[in-house]
Amino acid sequence: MSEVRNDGEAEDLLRLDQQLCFPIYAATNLIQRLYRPLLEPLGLTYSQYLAMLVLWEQEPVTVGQLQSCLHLDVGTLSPLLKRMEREGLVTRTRDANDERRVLIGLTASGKALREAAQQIPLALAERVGADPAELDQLRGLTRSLVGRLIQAVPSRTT
Amino acid sequence: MSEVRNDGEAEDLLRLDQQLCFPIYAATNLIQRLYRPLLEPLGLTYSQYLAMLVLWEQEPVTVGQLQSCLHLDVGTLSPLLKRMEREGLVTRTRDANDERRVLIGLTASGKALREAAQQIPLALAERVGADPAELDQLRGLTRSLVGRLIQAVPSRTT
DNA sequence: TCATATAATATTGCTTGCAATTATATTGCT
DNA sequence: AGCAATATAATTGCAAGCAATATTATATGA
Repeated sequence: MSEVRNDGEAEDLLRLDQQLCFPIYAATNLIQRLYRPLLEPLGLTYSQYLAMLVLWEQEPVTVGQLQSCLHLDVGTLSPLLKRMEREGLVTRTRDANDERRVLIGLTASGKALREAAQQIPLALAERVGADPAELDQLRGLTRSLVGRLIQAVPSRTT
Repeated sequence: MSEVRNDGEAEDLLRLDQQLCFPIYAATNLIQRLYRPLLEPLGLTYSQYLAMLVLWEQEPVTVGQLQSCLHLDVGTLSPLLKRMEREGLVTRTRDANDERRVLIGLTASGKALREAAQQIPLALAERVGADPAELDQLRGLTRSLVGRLIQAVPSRTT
């Protein structure tokens, strides 16, 4: 019973409900579906909303800073920011001190949108209707996982 | 101090690090980046891997069953399954008893791929390198969130 | 029966998301 | 100064992911 039949446990590791990753994956998709009707009136997609959260805190910001804040690839952010510029939410200007950088700033309507967004977090929390303490715990654990993942994922700055 | 200045707390709710959703979103993206090099030799994407996990447990399965297992839209699964058929991993056949249904089964190479996949879960766990107990707790909390989200997201069967 | 409603899947059009590559600007080194 | 190395962002090509719509098959009801 050495090589032939020692995979009894290993097989279980391939069960969907044993996966570490699947509930996280499903949660993200479902969360985005839940956000969509709330964000649609503001003319935002979910990832655009996340970018706005960063910009409402600090502005202007380089594309690279957004990248490291949101852990997104530049190939995702570049076209996303172009769409947001087209929608009149942000401005994209080359940094005069370093022409490699592109500074992302908010337009007047981009800033104004913050007011309309105020109600989003509570509206969502209400829809989910979970125990706040449990959600806090979940948030903490997920953040520590994200920290580990950042270490584990090879940075593409090679 | 009624209407004008009562948004001191509400503003904090728009901070990125206050979000319930952002770490989950970031974790999913990072996890998929971590899976990619492990799945690429098997010719699978991450979502295809999840579909295979289902099929390795039960087979054949209708598109609708896959939908409810993975919480994915049919507009996502339909083309995904077509690509998997093109790659020779699955078969798509109309159910003779109900011609509306499409049964997804495994080909010989689809079944065989399971052997190569055996090492994936442990390889990933090793790369993440987190406390197993913490991950178990995280998994439990995320699953209960997913349960709530399924209730909260309006089903599109209207 | 046969017309209408419902169910299951597919298609279209759009936005992510990423790897690989490209383009341009700055830094560093000699 | 001049050239290679590095940094920053954009582009290309492909696979998701979903809302809205279309298509085909079954169920339902007068």
